[in-house]
Amino acid sequence: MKGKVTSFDIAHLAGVSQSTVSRALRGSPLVNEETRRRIQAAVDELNYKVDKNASSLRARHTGTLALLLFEDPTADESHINPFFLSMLGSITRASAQRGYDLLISFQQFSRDWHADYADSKKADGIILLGYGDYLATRDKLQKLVDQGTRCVRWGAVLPDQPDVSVGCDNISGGREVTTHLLEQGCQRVAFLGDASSHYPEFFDRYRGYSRALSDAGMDAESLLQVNAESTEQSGYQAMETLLARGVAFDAVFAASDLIAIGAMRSLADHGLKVPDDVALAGFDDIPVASFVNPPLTTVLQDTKLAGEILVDNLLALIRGEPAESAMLPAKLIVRKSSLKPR
Amino acid sequence: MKGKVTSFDIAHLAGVSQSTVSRALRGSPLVNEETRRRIQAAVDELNYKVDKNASSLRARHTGTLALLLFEDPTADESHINPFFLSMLGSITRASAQRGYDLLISFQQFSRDWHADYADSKKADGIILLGYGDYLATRDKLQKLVDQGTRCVRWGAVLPDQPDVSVGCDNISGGREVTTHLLEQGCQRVAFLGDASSHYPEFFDRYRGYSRALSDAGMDAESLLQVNAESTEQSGYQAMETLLARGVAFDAVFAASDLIAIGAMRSLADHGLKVPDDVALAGFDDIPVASFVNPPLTTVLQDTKLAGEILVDNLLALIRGEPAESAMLPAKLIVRKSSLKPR
DNA sequence: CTGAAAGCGCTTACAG
DNA sequence: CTGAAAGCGCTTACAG
Repeated sequence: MKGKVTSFDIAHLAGVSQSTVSRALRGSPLVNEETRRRIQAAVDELNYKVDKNASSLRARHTGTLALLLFEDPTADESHINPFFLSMLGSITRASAQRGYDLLISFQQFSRDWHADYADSKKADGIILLGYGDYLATRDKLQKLVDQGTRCVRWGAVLPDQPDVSVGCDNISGGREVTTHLLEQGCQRVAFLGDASSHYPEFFDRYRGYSRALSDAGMDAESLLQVNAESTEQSGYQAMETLLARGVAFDAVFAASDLIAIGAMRSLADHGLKVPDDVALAGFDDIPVASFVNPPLTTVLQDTKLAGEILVDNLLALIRGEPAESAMLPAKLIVRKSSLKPR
Repeated sequence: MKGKVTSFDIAHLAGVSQSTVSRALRGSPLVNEETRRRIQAAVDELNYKVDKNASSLRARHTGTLALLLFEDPTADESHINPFFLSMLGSITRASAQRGYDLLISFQQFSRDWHADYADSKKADGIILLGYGDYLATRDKLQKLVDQGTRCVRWGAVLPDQPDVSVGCDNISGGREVTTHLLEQGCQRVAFLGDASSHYPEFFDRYRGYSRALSDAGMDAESLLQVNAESTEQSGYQAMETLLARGVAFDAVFAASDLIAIGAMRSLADHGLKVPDDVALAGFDDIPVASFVNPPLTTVLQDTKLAGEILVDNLLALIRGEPAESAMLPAKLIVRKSSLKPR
C-alpha cells in the first residue's frame, strides 16, 4: 500500500518540480515537450489521476453541472415523466460532449435545493427542469439569481422571469394542433390541462388553443376546459370530469401526451371511439405516443436541441458571457388519433 | 462583494473557533447546545454552505456516487434504452434517499471510464449499468476491482465475475415465458437475441428457454435462434432473417421488449397476426410494452428494488463491509400477444 | 466542551 | 521554460 499517488510522486519520478507536473497536466504551453513526455510517462506508470477535489478547491471551479428535477410533491414516485427522461438523456450527452460531468438531483429529497449544489461548490451551475407549480418556485428562482448562482431553466419563456430559460413555442404548438383539429371538421374542441400561470407551459398551449379558436371565429368555453397535471391518472380523471359535465365535444387537445393517453382510456371505458367519436391530440411526442392505439397526434419538442441549448447557455453564464432565453420551434406530428374519417 | 463566506466568518460571528464551527456543522456531539445554536444562527445569517471540495479533500470521501452507462459504440445515440432509463430513475432516487449525490456519465464520451470518477476522487464508488459486450469490458472491470475501486454492476450474476453484481433471475424468467408459450399450445418457439457469453443476460434467458424446451421434451434448434441486440431495428432485422430462413415457427420469445416490438413490426409487414399466427413475448416490461398492439407479454424486472440493492451494496462496499451479488426474481406478465385463441 | 495547528492535493502568481 | 511558496476551505488529531 503505497498510499495515494500525488503530483509530488510524479514530479519525483519525472525529476521535475510539482509545479511543472501540474502545468503539464493542465496543458499549459509553458512546458518543454521533452519534459511533458517524461511527466506523461510517469503518470502512466503510476496510474496517476488528478484529484478533482483539490483542483476544484484551488481553481474555484468544478467542471460539473447540476441538473435539478423539481416536481410536485404529489407526483407519482415510481416513474419519472418520460418527457423529462428524454431531456435528461439529452442534457447528459450535451454536458459530456462539452467536457462537463453531470450531477442529478430530485428536489423532493432536498429541502434546500436552491442552494445545495452551486453554493456548496459541487457544481459550477445548475439546470432546472421542473414540472411543478411555477409560482411556488419563482421566489426560490429569484433568490438563486440574486445570489449570483448560474442557472438556466427549461420551461416557458416568461416576460418577468428572473432567470434565463429555454422552452418551446407552446403557443404556436397549441395553435397548430387546434387548427388541425378544426380542419378535420371538428366543431367543439375541449382542452385538458391546467390553464393558469401556475403552469405556464400548459397555459401557453391553452393560449394557442384559444387563438386558433378565435381564428376560426369561435370562443373558448370554460365548460370545455378541465384542469389536469401531466400524468395518465390525471388525464383519465379529467376526461371523466368532462364527460360527466354532459357538454358536447368532438375533439380533445390534451396539454401533454400523458394526459391524452389517460383520456384515451377513459374514452374507451365509455365506449367512445378515437378518432371517430372524438379526435384526440397531445403534446410532447413521448416514445409511447406512436404506439398507443390509435397512434397519437401530438406536438414534438426537440429535446436534443433543447438539451444542447440549455447546456450552452449555462456554460456561457459560467464564462461570464451573456445568455439569452430561447424559444424552440414546436412541430405538429399528425397521426391517426386526430384523423376524422371522411 | 464580501467574497466567499467561510467557516472562519461564521466562527467570528458566533464568537467561537473555526474548529468548533466545523464540529457543530458535522453534527459532532462534542459541542455545547448553546454554542451550536449561536453557530446555526450565524450560518443562517450569512447563508453559509460548507465547501464540499474542501471537505471532501480533507475528509477523503465525497458523498457522491457515479453511475456509468456503458453501451456498444454502435448504439443509437438518440435514445437511451428505456429499461436503463428506468434503472437510472430508481438509482437516482435510492441515492438521494441515502444522502448521496449522483454523477452520471456515458462511457462513450470517456476514454478512460474505468478510472475517471473514483480515481479522480469525484465519487466514492461507481455503479455500472451496461448494455454492451460483457467480454469486452471484463478486463476493465477486473482492473477496477484490482485498483480497489468500489463498484457494483447491474447484470447477470456470473461465476467468475470480478465484481459484485445485481441482476434478475434471467434463467427462470426465460424458462417461465417459454413454458407459458408452450402451454398455449405452441410447438415451435423461436428465440430472438444473442445467445453467447458476450451478452450474459440474453444468454441466461436463452438458457431458460432451452430448459423449458427440454422440460417439454423438445430441443432448441439453432435455426430458430437469431442474434439481436436490444433495439427495435435489430429486432426487426432478426425477424426478417428468421422469416427468410423459411423455417416453421408459431411463437417467438424475444430477449427484450425492444426486440419484440421490432419483431412485431416485421411480422405485421409480412401480414402475420400476433398472437394468432405467431405468439410473441418479450423481456423487461418497459413502459411501451402494455401500449403496443396487441399488448406484449413479457417478464418484469423490479427496477425500483434493483436500484435500491445496487446502491445499498455499493454503500456497504464503501463502508468496508462485505457485499454479495444478488439475484432478483423475474415476474411473468401475461398480455394479449401470447394468448392463442382457443 | 473548545482552540491552535497541521495538512488534504492541487493551482498559480512570483521570481528567476 | 522551471521551481519555491502561498493558499484554496475545510477536518481532525492533539492538548487542554
